[in-house]
Amino acid sequence: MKIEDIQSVRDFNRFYTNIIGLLDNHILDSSYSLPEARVLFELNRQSSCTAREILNVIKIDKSYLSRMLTQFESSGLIRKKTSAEDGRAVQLTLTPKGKKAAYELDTASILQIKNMLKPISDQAQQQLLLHLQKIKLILSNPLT
Amino acid sequence: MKIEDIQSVRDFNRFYTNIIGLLDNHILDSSYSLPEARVLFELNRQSSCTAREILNVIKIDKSYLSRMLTQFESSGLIRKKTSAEDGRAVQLTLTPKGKKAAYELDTASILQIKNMLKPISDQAQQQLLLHLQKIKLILSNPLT
DNA sequence: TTATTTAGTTGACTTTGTCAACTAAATTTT
DNA sequence: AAAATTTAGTTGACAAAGTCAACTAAATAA
Repeated sequence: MKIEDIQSVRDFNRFYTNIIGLLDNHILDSSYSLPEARVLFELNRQSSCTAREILNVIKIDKSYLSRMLTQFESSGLIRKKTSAEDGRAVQLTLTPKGKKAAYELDTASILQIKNMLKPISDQAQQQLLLHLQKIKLILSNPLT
Repeated sequence: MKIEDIQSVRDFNRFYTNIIGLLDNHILDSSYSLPEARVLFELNRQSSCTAREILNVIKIDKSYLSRMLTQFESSGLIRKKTSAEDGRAVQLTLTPKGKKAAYELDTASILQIKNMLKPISDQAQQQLLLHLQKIKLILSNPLT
């Protein structure tokens, strides 16, 4: 492992952080903040989940999330219901309004990626996808 | 461009954002915040630069940066000096203390990357680097 | 059954980031 | 060259994001 290799990883990280930052900022033009969007996105993946499950995926402060969920409820995006199995936990489900919001965020995000890929030739796009997949694979299963 | 392709880009972005987030959080254990660390890093790349040059690279609010630089000065990390060529601009240079701080952040960051790469076989590491480079290339020169 | 852990909430913050209005120097327009 | 515009940076006044510690109540372990 040479020092230049480390530097090129760092360089890539800077580069990619910028790209993602640009994408995120555009989505932020919507009425939801980035953390709100992330949580809505997670709520939309699971049909019903608890705050804990969201925390396991997103890694934000639980008090922060708690307040966010309270606000989501009062603005009619989710419903909260004490879990039948675990009296401490709260089951969270998107209302139709919440689903609509999640759907719109999703659409905006897809559009962003589309725009990002638009100037790239089909061939290069396929290459890109391959590289992304490989990277994820290497980083998630380091032992191969 | 199929919808699954878009989804796999999004999936990669989520994945990689998490990784970078973890790295950043570790560096944040130092006495500097993430934005402070970024600015120190930039100051360290150029031997002397203006606030504007930093803004071109980092894209944060100028008032935010201005305050940060004031604070850097009063804590002895940088020196500010009105530019000879442009009376509006301020030349920023790291003091020895500032260089030391930048150096320590750099070291911490390098260590983080090292740890991230450690569990990966040499061969896979080389693959990884290749993929990162290719991605950067495709995204920065879309027309090839 | 007492002790510990876990899910979530609440209060009281700090940090991070934004917006608009401003000064002063530089540049462009007329 | 004088007036108008742009650019670099600062400041005030906030809003958003995120953190920390103390708490309740349910679940689990000793």
